[in-house]
Amino acid sequence: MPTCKPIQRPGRPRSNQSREAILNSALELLDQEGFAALSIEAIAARAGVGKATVYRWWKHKAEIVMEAFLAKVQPELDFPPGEPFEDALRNQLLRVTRIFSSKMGPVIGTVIGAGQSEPELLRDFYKNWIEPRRAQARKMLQEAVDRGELRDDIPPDIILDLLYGAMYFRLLIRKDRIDRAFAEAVANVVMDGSIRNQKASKRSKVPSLA
Amino acid sequence: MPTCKPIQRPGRPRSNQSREAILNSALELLDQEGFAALSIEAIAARAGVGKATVYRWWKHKAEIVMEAFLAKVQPELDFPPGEPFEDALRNQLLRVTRIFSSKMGPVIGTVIGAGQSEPELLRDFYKNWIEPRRAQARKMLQEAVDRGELRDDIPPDIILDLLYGAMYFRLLIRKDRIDRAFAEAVANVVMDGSIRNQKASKRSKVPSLA
Amino acid sequence: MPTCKPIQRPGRPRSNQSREAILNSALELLDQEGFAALSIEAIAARAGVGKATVYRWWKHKAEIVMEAFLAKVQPELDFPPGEPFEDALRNQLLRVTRIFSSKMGPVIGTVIGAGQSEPELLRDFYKNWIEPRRAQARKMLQEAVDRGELRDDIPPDIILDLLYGAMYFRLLIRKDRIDRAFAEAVANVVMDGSIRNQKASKRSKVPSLA
Amino acid sequence: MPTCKPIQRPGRPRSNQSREAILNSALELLDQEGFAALSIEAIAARAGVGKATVYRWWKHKAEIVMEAFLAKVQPELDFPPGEPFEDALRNQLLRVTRIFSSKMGPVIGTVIGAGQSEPELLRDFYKNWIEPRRAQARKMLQEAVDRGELRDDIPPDIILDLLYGAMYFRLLIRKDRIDRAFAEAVANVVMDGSIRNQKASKRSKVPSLA
DNA sequence: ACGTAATCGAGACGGTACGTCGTGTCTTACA
DNA sequence: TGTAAGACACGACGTACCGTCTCGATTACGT
Repeated sequence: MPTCKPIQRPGRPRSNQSREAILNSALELLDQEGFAALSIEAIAARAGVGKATVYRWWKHKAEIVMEAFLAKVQPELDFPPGEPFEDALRNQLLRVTRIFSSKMGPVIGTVIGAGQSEPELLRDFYKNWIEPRRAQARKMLQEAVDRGELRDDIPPDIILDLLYGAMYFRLLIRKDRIDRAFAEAVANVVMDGSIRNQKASKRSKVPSLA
Repeated sequence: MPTCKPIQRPGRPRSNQSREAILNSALELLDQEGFAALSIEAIAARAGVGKATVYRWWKHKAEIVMEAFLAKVQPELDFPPGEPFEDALRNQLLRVTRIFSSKMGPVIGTVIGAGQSEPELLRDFYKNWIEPRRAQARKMLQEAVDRGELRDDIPPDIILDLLYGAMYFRLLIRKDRIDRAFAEAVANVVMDGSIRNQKASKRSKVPSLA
Repeated sequence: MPTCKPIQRPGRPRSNQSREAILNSALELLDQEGFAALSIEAIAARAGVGKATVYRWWKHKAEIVMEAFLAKVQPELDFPPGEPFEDALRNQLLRVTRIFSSKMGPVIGTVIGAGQSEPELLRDFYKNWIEPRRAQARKMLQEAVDRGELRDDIPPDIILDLLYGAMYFRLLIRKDRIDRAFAEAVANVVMDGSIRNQKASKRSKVPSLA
Repeated sequence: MPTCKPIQRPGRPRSNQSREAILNSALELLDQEGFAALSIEAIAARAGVGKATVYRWWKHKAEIVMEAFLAKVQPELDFPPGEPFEDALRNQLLRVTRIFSSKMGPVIGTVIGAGQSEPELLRDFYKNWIEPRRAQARKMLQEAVDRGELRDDIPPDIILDLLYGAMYFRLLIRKDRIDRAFAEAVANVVMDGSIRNQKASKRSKVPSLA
């Protein structure tokens, strides 16, 4: 019978209150000042915590931001099971639309922006935020190809790059509206370009765009 | 009849030699050390220039990088005239492919990344780098719609968001290969999803993808 | 018959208007900001003059200040002739009292203060401001010694160091009131300590001090 | 019963080693280069210390110089007790003579010079360096007045302004020798001008001056 | 009247030091 | 042992002046 997980090591245990204070002040400072003006000094001060405590548990400020960000958005992550793949993708795109146009949108921009000069941050972001759902979607698309519903000369990854690429392009570069109409138009074009039997496309459902 | 633009303002004129030295050292340091480790102090030192000279003409290090970048790639900017729109877009996509996979790729990432916390910079980047060609492409697409060659329920801007979005998604977020095969697959899906008479698509030209 | 002094050299002659503008702005900035915050840049700007014009005619900012200061106070310089030496000294001391307690007092402090780290400035100040009257006073004292009115074991310079030293001590270090009462008390002590026949002292004229 | 002064404040205590290194390099650079060419940057570099550490504890370079100066000369500060007031003053004047003509003389000039544009610095200098001994001397003089040994129409402060004024005048303005002969001549004149019964003066002890 | 020549304003230039801020490390006392 | 406080060496920041330089414009003089 093994001793249970939290083996009490000698000395004072880690203060969970400090951990949460740090994550919260990181997020607050992030959307108040942006990533550039985000300093470990300021995080520690606002959290009422010694700098050493921050450095003991996180290597970079990017790690803190990542942990804080994921704690906020993790719940909405998964595809609900059982939908036909096209509906699943369209619905997922709409969920992303909602997040991008919420106040988390700029935070995502900030993190990706910072990630351009800190590879480790970007990798973490990709691994923890993008890849999990992408893996599910990739699997669904592959199954559709296998069932003969999708063209077999287009790798699923390219479909996904198109769908999400358009969204991120608007979020990061064009800084333009990301709404239901946009998501549906994107889905229409990609689906029509990908589906084997073009008549199967649900394009007709969205007759007009604003 | 002399052009009157270069009306000589009073005082010593700007040294073009310094300007070029600064842009060059910025680019050199950028791909040696990365954007994070790029300091204005170092740029000035390497260029053999006073810091004040840098600050006199540029607000941020990102502005320097952008100007250096544009000076390098500006020439390849335009669509050659006279091609059918589909060829023109495909070729343009290939030209972008070449730039993104060159050592200018990370530079673009850097500028967009910095632009996430400096709206003015991003706006300049968009205006000077993206919009000019996008305007040409938009016009071509609109003409194709008018001629009845493209679906009229998809605004040209969405086509372009799809095409370029996929490219930038790979450049900025997935950090994945951006090559001819990728560009062609992207073009195939989008064209097939956009062209009115599907038989017109040139998809058959690229029968297989790695 | 020699050509007179201002041999007109070829080229544009020096602008006297600029010269005066520079001296004036130097003095103004001096008592507004003090010597430390006095920059050639600011002098030139306030005078509406190019920096090069300043550098062409003066080596240091101290030179400018000196020229400007002397132009202001030069007139009050001399001992009036014909007074008995004791009256002459006492009156001169009162004249200095008046200058020290005017708004020129702090300017003098400023110049001497700056002179502590710029020997050339102090030397100019001494030569142009202090020494001329001191020479007259020294001569008067020596004549009094020769006439047997003053002790012959005290060099005149020491008398003068005592008289003026006390004044400058208050001006520079104690920052205390410098008024008629102070000047007279100083004169009394020094005269009584210096005069051969002590009964000759005019001490009794000033029976009480505030 | 422990003294309670050094109540240990939280955080790392101030490094006395850094403090001393800074004071030493300040003094060294001061007499190598002079006050004008003395930069905080250089002090920090020579002391092997971060600039921030200097700025944390001192406002101006003059403050550093003053603290260094006081640390050097503090020990010689006090009047030895039990001497007759005239001897005490004469001996004290000789001690000052020695300091003024040492390499500390210019340092004093430096601090007073800087103090002309920074009142706070001058006040500190006065309070810490001049006033303590002056208070002792003032008391002695007042007692001599009360005993009827000194004239009662001359406030002690004026005696002291004369004695020290002459010394500082030579130090700051005339930049002339400050030696035993000068000090004794000064003392003679002032004593003879101040003592009630003139025969009590020790003037005769110094019959001739160079 | 017309070149020659020095001075003028303006202001950019390569530099140096400024005083501030944030980094990541350290040294305390306390919990 | 973990924590808050905070001092430390370091290095870049962005600013202010330094003294020098190049401009075009101005103003005299000697042709």
